[in-house]
Order: sequence, then structure tokens, then C-alpha cells
Amino acid sequence: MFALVDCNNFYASCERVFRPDLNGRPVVVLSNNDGCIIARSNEAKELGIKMGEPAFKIADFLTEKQVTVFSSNYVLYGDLSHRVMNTLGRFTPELEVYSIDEAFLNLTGLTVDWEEYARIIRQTVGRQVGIPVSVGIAPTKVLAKVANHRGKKIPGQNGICVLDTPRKIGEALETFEVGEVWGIGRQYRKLLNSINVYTAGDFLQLDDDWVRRKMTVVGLRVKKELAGISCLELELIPPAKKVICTSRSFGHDQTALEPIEEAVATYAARCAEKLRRQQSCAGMLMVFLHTNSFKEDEPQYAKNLVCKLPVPTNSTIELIHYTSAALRAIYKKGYRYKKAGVIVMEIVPEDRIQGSLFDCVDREKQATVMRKLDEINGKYGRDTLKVAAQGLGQKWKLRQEKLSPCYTTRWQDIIKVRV
DNA sequence: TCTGGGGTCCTAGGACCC
DNA sequence: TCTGGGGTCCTAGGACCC
Repeated sequence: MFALVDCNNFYASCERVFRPDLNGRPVVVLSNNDGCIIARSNEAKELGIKMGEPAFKIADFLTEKQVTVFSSNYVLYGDLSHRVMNTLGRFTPELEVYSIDEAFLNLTGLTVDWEEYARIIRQTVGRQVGIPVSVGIAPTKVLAKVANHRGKKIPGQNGICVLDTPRKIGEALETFEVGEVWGIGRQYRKLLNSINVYTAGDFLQLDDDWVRRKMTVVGLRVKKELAGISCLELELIPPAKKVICTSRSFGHDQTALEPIEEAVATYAARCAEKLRRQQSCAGMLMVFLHTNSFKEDEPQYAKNLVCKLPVPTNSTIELIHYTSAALRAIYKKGYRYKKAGVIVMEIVPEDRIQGSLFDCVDREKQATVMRKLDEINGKYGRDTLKVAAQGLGQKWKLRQEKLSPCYTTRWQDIIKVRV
């Protein structure tokens, strides 16, 4: 048996943990740069606010309805996510952290009342972390997703749903919209609807060969899982990333090369940090740059450049050297730039590097410098020590006008209790 | 004024090898 | 009339997830 535990409206719930005055009130969280709505409390959903809606389009509506708006605060969400996962870890020996707000638990071997167990999980996370969660329990991961969805959406379920018998599963799938099934997105939904398949139950009636042909083995696995045949195992150790990307829109459009170069150097530094955290090196990188395609009346330009590195690296200094050169090669004067990014690829473990006969970089020394850099920044905060190319001005920085404090990770932001 | 930022997997087709 | 059989690697595109 698997449980899927999913935090309700996670980012909005995080903001409410330290703002209990907002309980029962509409809350939304914006994407980077305060662009789009990416999380909504139930009250905000009830007001009809849509996921992904650009905030500026509904600014007046938000004010009128007294919706509390937050910029995204990933430091806070990341820390609360850790706390949730730690708490969940006590309910199973096998936990897969699937995303920032979801985890699968292997419950195989437990002899408990599932409903009761789900209730205890929910209560414990709520009490110890302050985040409301939903719990779905079923014999496969896809069915656990279905159960979780039902626990969350069906009134009276109290965020809990157990699908542990063929009859319960069959009844649930009969009314479960096929596009809501994990692994069936918009395109497949359209395809399935076109042949009169509207529910997960309908989907189960289809011929395996047809599913395999039209939806690849991925679709067939989904079907097997819905039928109660477990094909997706728990991933206990998160696999190393094969590609790492750091990209941001600028707070304001940029025209000069210098600030863009600072931004790209900072993105390169982030990529290098992520590489070192998973103990790998990248053999290739790409820099991209583009104008704002929403502004149709302005001249548009978008370009990227891929650069093969002589020897795979995770050194911030070396990566910045190449990303700066790549940026200078694609930058053209006379445009208003909106976004840039760095992608590192051909990622290999750092102890399996193919060296080069003509390599003239002292890699031992670079590694030592990076280790010290990470140590210092780990202790005193990100970018306490950085490469000069990252700049000091940072006029390209994100817009974050409604950022909440880092209640749990920054000394000066820790909440004060008055006596 | 203003529109996010990350990832994965699978398949088909072409080029190439013996 | 008729033209083998077995591979690999790479890329682009399309689907999906949070």
C-alpha cells in the first residue's frame, strides 16, 4: 500500500503559518517577479481567481476583495517543506519526497486501520508544522493520487481517502475525470475525449495495444496502475539531475550589457552550486537571452549559444568565464531584454571526470576554493562571498514587493512573542 | 508598468558502423 | 522475380509533472 500526502495550497498555507490572522481569508502567492498567481487559499479559489493568472490583470479585483497577496518566498517554503517531510518520515521506513509539497509513503507491511492512520498523519503534520495536508491511500501510486484528490475535493472526506478494495476503487474511477489522472495531461485528455473516454473507468476499458500505440508505454503503465497493478516503484534516493537550469526574468527590462552580464554570472554561480550539491560536473552549457515576447510592438530578439567545456567542471569561476563569453557573443545592442538563463548539461559524477591532456586549469586548487566558498556561504548566507562578475548593483534583480519575512531561517526575522 | 521557473521520459528518423 | 541483418548515437519534437 502507498500513501500520497500532499500539502493543501502549499505556498499559501506556508504564509499563513506565521500569520494566523489570515486563516479563513483569501490569500494568494505570486510567481517570481510578482508575475502570476501560483498559489491560492481555498477562499481565493472560491472568488474565482485562476491559477497562472497575471497579477496585474486582476490587481483591482484583489484589492476590492481584500485578498492578501505575497511575493514567493522559497526560503520559507523550502524550510517548511523539510519540516513536513521530516514529520512524514516517522510514519514509514520508506519515503519518497516527490516534490516540494508531496511525498509517497510505503505502508506495505503495516497492520493498521488505514483511515485511522491517515487521520493521525494529517493531525500530526498539522500540529507539528502547521500545514494542512491531504492523505490518499491505495495499492498503487497512481491510485494513491486518485485517493488523495478525492480526499481533498469531496466534502465530508476531511482530506482523507482510502481505496483498498476493488469495489471502492471501481466506484471511485467511474466518476473520476480522466484528465485528472496523474500522467494524463491536456493533449491525452483531448485525444481520449475524442473517442468518448471521459472517466478513469472508461479509460480502463480501452485495449492495451491502442493505449500503447497512442500513449506510449508511459500511458500503458498508467492504465496498469489504475487496474491495481503496481508498476511505479518508490524512488527513495533522488537521482542526480541530468540538466540544471537557472533563469529569471529581470525586475525591469535591461538594455546594457553590464547588468545582464552580472545576472548571467549569478545564474552560472547558482548552477555551479547546484552541481556541487549533487557532486557532479557539467560538460556543456548554454546561455540564452530574450526580449519580452508579450510586447508585440517592440523589436524582438531571442538567441542561445551552446558551449562545450574542455573538461567537465562545477567551479563557479570557470563556469562564469564561459557563460560571460557566450553572453557577449549573443548580446546585441538596441533591444530591451526581459530574461536570461544558464543551462548546464552533460552532467557527470565529479569523481568520474574525463580529463584532457592539454588541460591547464589547476583543478585541485579550484575545488579547494569552491569548498571554502560553500562553507563560508553556508555559514553566513548566500553570496556572502561571490565572484566579482556577479556585481554589486544588481539593478536586474527580481521584483518582490510583497515578500514575507524568513521566519524560520533568518535571525532578525524570527517572530517576537510579547509577554 | 505588469505575463514563472524548474524538470523527466519516450519516440521517430537519420547518420553511421560492422 | 530477386538486393541481409544487426547494431549505436544523436537530435528534435512531443508528451507529461510540480
